[in-house]
Amino acid sequence: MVSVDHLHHDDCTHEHHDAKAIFAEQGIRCTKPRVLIYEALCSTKSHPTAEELHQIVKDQDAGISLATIYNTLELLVDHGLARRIANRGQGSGASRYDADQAPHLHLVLNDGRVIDAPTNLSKKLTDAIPHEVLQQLAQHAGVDALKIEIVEDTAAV
Amino acid sequence: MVSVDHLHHDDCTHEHHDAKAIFAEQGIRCTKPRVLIYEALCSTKSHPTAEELHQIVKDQDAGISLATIYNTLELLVDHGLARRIANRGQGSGASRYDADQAPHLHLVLNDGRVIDAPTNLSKKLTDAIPHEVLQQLAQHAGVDALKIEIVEDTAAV
DNA sequence: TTCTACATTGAGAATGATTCTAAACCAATA
DNA sequence: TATTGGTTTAGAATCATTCTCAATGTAGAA
Ligand SMILES: [Mn+2]
Ligand SMILES: [Mn+2]
Ligand SMILES: [Zn+2]
Ligand SMILES: [Zn+2]
Repeated sequence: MVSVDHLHHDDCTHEHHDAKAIFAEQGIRCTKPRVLIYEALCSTKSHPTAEELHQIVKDQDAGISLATIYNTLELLVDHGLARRIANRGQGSGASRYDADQAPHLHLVLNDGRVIDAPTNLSKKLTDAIPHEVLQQLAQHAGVDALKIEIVEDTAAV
Repeated sequence: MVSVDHLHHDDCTHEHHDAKAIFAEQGIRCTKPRVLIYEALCSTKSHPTAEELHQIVKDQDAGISLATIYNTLELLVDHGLARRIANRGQGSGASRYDADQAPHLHLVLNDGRVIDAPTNLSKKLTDAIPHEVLQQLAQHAGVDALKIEIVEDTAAV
C-alpha cells in the first residue's frame, strides 16, 4: 500500500484516487491545486471546512490560495465528486465537505461538527422513509427531489 | 375579531397572542420591540428572515434596530417560542424564523425559501421514522436528541 | 407613585465565511 | 512550441450575524 503522505510531482502517474482520470472523465482540467485538494478531501473522514483543507494542502504547496480551495470545492460539488454540508449552529459557521461516495447519512451537530452515521443505522433510517411521500412533497415544493437530513434537536422540553 | 394591524400602546391589555402573558410565563421582560417582533412573527406563515422582520416592524416603530431583531429572535428561540431554520443554499444566506407551534415539517429549498409541509404528508413522514434508530444515533453522536429535516436534493444524476 | 438596580436597546464597528476582481499563469490541443 | 481560454492568486468586497457600550426602559421595592 502506498503512503498517502508522499509529495506529488509533475510526473506522478499513480494518483491514489485516480484524480487525473476522474477529472478527465468529468471534462475538467487537471491542475496541481485541484489534485492536492481532492486527494486531501478523499483521504479523510473528518468532513473538513475550506479553511481546514487550506491548512492541509499548504503543507504541500505553500502558495495555494484559500480562494482556490473554495473554487475547487464548488467545482467538485457541481460534478458530484463531493458533498457540501451547510452549518446549522449559531452565527455563520463554515460549511463542511465530504468526498466519500458511499451512500451514508450525516449527523449534523449544533457545535458545527458533522459525523458519519454508522452504516447499519444509516440504512435502517433510509429504508424506513416512504419514497412516495418525499416525491409528493417535492412536487408540492416544485423541485426535482428532496432528501432527509439528521440534525441535532435543541428543543426546550 | 380584532384587527392584527392596530397600534399597541402602553395600556393595551388584549395582546393577540398574549405576548405579555407568554413573556411573563417565560420570565423575560415585556418590551415594545419584543412584542412587535413576536407578534409580527406570529402573524405570518412565510418564515421571514431577520431583515424581513425588520422591514415589517419598522412600520410600527421606525427606530427599531436590526440588532434588536437578532437579539429578540435568539431570545425567542432559546425559550422555545420560535424555531430557527438555517439557510442551506450557496454562500451565506439568511436564516429564517417561525413561531408556529403546531408540529410540522419544513421543506428547505436551495434558493433560500422555506415552506410548510402539508399536514397529512408531514404526519406520514414523521410517523414513518423509527424513533429508536434516532435514539441510537443521538447516543452515537453524544447529544440529547436528533431530528429529521427535509432539504432540496441537488444530486447530479 | 417614585426610586433604583439592572436588563435592554440602538448605531455603528467588528467578525467570519464566502465571493468577486483582474492580472499573471498554465493546461490542453494542434 | 505557439496559441487560447481556463485557472490561480492576493486582496477587496459582500453579506449575515455578533459585539460594544452609552443611553434608555422595565420591574419591583419603598
Ligand atoms: Mn461522511
Ligand atoms: Mn412553518
Ligand atoms: Zn502519487
Ligand atoms: Zn392590542
